[in-house]
Amino acid sequence: MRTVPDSETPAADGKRGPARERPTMKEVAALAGVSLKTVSRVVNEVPTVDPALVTKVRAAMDRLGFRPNLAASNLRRGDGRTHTVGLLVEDVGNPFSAAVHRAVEDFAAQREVLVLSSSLDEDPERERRMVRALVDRRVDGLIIVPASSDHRYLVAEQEAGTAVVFVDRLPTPLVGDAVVTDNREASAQGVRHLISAGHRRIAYLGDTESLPTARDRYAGYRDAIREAAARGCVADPGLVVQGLRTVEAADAAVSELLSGPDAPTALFTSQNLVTIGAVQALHRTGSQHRVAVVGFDDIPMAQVLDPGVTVLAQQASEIGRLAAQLLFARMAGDTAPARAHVVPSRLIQRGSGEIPAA
Amino acid sequence: MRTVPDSETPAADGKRGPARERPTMKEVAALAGVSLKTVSRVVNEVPTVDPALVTKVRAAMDRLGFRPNLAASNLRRGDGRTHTVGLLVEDVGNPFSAAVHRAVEDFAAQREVLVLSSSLDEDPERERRMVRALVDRRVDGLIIVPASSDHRYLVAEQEAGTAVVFVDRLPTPLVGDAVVTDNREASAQGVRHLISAGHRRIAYLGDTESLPTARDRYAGYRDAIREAAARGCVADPGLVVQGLRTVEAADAAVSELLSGPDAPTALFTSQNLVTIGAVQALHRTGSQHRVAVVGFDDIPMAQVLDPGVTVLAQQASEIGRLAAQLLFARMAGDTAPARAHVVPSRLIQRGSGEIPAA
DNA sequence: CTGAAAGCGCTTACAG
DNA sequence: CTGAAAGCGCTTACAG
Repeated sequence: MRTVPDSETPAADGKRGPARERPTMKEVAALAGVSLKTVSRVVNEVPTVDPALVTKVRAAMDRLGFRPNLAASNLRRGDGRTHTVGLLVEDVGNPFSAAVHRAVEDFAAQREVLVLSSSLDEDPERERRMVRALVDRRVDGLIIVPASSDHRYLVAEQEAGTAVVFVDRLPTPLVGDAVVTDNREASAQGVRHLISAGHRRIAYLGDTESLPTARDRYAGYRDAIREAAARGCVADPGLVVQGLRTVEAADAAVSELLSGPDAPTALFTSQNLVTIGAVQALHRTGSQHRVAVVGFDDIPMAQVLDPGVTVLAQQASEIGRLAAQLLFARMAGDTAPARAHVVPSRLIQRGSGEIPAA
Repeated sequence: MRTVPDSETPAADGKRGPARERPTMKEVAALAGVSLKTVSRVVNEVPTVDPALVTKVRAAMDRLGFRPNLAASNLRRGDGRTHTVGLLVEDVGNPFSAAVHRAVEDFAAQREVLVLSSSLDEDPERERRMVRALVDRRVDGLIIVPASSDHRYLVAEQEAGTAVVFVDRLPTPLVGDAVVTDNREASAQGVRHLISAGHRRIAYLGDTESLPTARDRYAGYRDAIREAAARGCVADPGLVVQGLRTVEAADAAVSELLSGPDAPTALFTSQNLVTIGAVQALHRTGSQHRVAVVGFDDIPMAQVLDPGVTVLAQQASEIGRLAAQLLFARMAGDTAPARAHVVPSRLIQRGSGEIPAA
């Protein structure tokens, strides 16, 4: 009995240090006593392999803990699909992005495709860098919530075979399919809802005007106010506050509006942080049962608050699902002209939007 | 002048149909009039290349829209890093998972590493399938919120060089580093907080007992109650309701508890859906200013509600950041024994937990 | 039904 | 400073 290791079995033991490398098909083949090609057939479940060999190969794979290297197989394989798609959102941590992400993942997972995601934080430069990082990994397709305002750089990627679908905002120019919310129409609907409850002095509390979605929502507000001019609706610039990006800013803006001389009797808020800030201000000043609110974007706990908060809820899951569906259709060869798809928001009445004008 | 295309420049034009393939280094080399190897040097920014050649190669790359194939370079490259890590969470759409995800992404992005994520929905079988899918893509490391209860199958992956870190729950056995919340200690702290406000009949409303985290939180509740037995704290089984998984179930359980004979004066709720349901029941029955609540997990709008909801907030971002830090240390060669790291939760007093006993 | 050769897009190791 | 050869782990195309 020898106590010193010898070198009769060169590849059998951890010669290269503690972490032994991943076994290759070649090693599996050697252990099973077949050719590399037969192992490849077993891995790819080619049905014409002798069952006895299949058993031997399977045993060798299990013994070595073999896992095929997908990247290596794709290199020579005809279609070259990585079975991975990229998803660029504003922030994987925020509820809208997270809901879109989950819907995309569900659609992809059913097709054995994984999702490589990244947050852009509204940074156009980061959008370009991440697209490049994803292309270098050869994702089969790309879903992007745009942060930049010029998407011509993506045309080359599409021509090279990477499908691209945009979400939440239209690309400029329209270089690919897009799935967006009905920002303008839904906002108008929300404001009309307040008008029909008798309100005539309706404030608009909105996000930065530089965001296209914010502009569309403001346009919808003005549409509804203008329509009701004959019924006495006031287009008072003093009722419009934009550039609100935080709960605190919205809270302060509402407090100031309500303490002023010609205070509004109703508020239309353009996104969820603004809605939360507005609701907070109303509760703090005890005016939550007197001043009506309709918000764009659903907010958590909206039905637990008293009154419940009436909102236009974007259908984030449906947006994500549709985007994924369009992407996979493109990946499968669909070459129809690019178009924008609008997913309607839903008005959810919970109380705050149904408070009548005093 | 010829009007019919000829074949003098074989690779110059779209011969293979509408979608032209991605250019390779070979094609760039041909266009630039240098060898493949020189293009490789330029791509990898090797400093010793003649500046004139660099310029020519760069021009050829831009003209063809060349993008290196990361998978192909990794194949021969020594370290074989894909610069991609896998993240398996309960549901990318839920707030805890999303916050962990964002923290992991931030840590990874600084190191030019992307995140491939997937939701497990508490399905052990899905955990195994997704680990396999990620290993097949040769991720450099793996962060897992376990859904299964036996993690020995991961030892082979670790030996093959894939770093693994667990989050939120300990692996069984402890086959890798783990980052968990102080479930038991924080729960005890929350219940002690209610006891110090004078409460003696404190209900426990909890999730399914089969979840280890739920068990730990219940243990913390019992610890605190037992400690205060001398001060008259009651360990009444009638005050304990477990198996609550939805807002509705928690709401119903609280309604029933409050309408019973020996109703509690305070509630300890073990996770956010249960807390939301409890708060909803209290508001509906008008007892929100009378019955105290402390919840485990922060809930949205907690400071907007009246009273604000006192909670033990898990530090999801810190958990994600630490998990990523540990993972990258392992990927860099750290071979210290695996250990569990506990991230403390923070007690946030907002009003509901400070209501004194009647 | 099985296997030896060539090749995918790139890097390493080695000459010049 | 530059390039021709061999090789990464696998598949394709072709013989047997």
